[in-house]
Amino acid sequence: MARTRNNKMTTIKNPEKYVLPLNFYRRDTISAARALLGKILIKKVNGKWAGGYIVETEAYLGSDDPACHAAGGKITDRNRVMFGPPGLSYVYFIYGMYYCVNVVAFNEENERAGAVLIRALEPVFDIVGMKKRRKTEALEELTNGPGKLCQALNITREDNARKLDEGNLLIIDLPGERRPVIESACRIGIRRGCELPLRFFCKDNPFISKHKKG
DNA sequence: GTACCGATGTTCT
DNA sequence: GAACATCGGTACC
Repeated sequence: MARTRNNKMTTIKNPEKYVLPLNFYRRDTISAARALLGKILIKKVNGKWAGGYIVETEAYLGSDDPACHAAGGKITDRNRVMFGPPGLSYVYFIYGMYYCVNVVAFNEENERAGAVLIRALEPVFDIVGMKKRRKTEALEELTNGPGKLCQALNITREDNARKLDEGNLLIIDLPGERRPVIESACRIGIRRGCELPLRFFCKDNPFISKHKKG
């Protein structure tokens, strides 16, 4: 079975009840990147919860990772949240028109500054709204890329540095979900730090991002 | 299917 | 200036 989804819910009433505690993210970044697969990212947009299952992530390891925005350990206005406590969102603007959303992970002594990039979702909640915001009717094109899923969920710079266990942007874990089979490969779209397999995704899931090489 | 290419604004050198 | 954790389009095989 390729898909992560294991129930027939299309709306969700009290997601706060199922949020992952911020302690969940207090682990090394690779472990967090793997553990987030099969969890659900949602945002409340126009009164409705939109989102779906996380099916692809990438680990950015912090100060020692040349591809990480925290490389070198220098704190800037953009990367500041990565040096704070785990469980907060890190949203940045890229290529002049897109946003990408990360989750800040393990952060020993505020030095390592790791984060997990959410690269793709399996769309489940508020499909109608996501189609409208993405300007397409194709289900498989709604959230199969980091820029696309932010557009579908209306994630912008206003969602930066938010705690993911409260508010309008949440990561939840519904009871009774099966554990996905995880595969790994090299990260996408970066020039430095391509050696290690730090991209993780659900095996055979049809909503993985498109890319040239893996 | 693969291969470029332009859009567009912020960040960094 | 150049690079950028992207995407949608066009051209061609």
